[in-house]
Amino acid sequence: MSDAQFGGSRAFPRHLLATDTEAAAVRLIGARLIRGSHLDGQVGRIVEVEAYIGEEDMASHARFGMTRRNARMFGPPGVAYVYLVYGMYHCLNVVTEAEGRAAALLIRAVEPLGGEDAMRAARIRWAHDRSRGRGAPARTRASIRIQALPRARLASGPGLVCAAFSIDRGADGVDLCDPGSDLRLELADEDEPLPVATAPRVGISYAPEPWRSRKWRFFVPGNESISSRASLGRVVQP
DNA sequence: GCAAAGATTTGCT
DNA sequence: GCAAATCTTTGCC
Repeated sequence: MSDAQFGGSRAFPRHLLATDTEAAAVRLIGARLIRGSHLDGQVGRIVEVEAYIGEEDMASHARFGMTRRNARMFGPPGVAYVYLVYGMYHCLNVVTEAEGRAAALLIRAVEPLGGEDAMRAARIRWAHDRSRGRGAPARTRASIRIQALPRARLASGPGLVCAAFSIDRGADGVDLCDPGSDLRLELADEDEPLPVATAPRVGISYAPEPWRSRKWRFFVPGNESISSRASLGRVVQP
């Protein structure tokens, strides 16, 4: 397999993440998320993200100020912020804006372009690790279910992106803009930019207005890989 | 020190 | 459609 098969790509420019997070979100849609080599690694394009902007954003982990967990959000742009949610799922964020300002983009869904088998293997590995103690039948059912998943559904949610790309706390702090990183971003070299729609963020009912209704979820409308909780939103200019 | 909730996903009723 | 699984982080005593 060659780069041409994926339409070509190159290191993701850090400056596209260094200022306005909403603009960065639109830029990140369509970008490649890559684990390992283009040959045997996982390659996908980002089709859904959510923005968490500033300490004033009452839906953000940064709403209580800097803590041990969210410190990465205050760091330099282009770095991975990975956390564990609900005791079992990891979530991958790309830090945005200048160092000292807490902002990040949660990668909610990726459309697999290459390394489909590696993604399935990683998903099965993850399911097996999680089902320890629940017996062999449970593990077998999980394997069968994952093997039967359509390609487009292998990374269609924030927890599933991390399972398919083997991302855990060990990836926290990785520079995603460094071409030498095993986990990294690359800028797509598409003929046409993907359409981008916006909608309120998911799973933040604890947040007061106006944060709850801010249309800070960005996604490719109609794409089969967007998370199951996604719904239609307003189309915006890239 | 302890109780409560969470940027999720799956499986069962 | 709802509850369980599971554990770190946060907030209050």
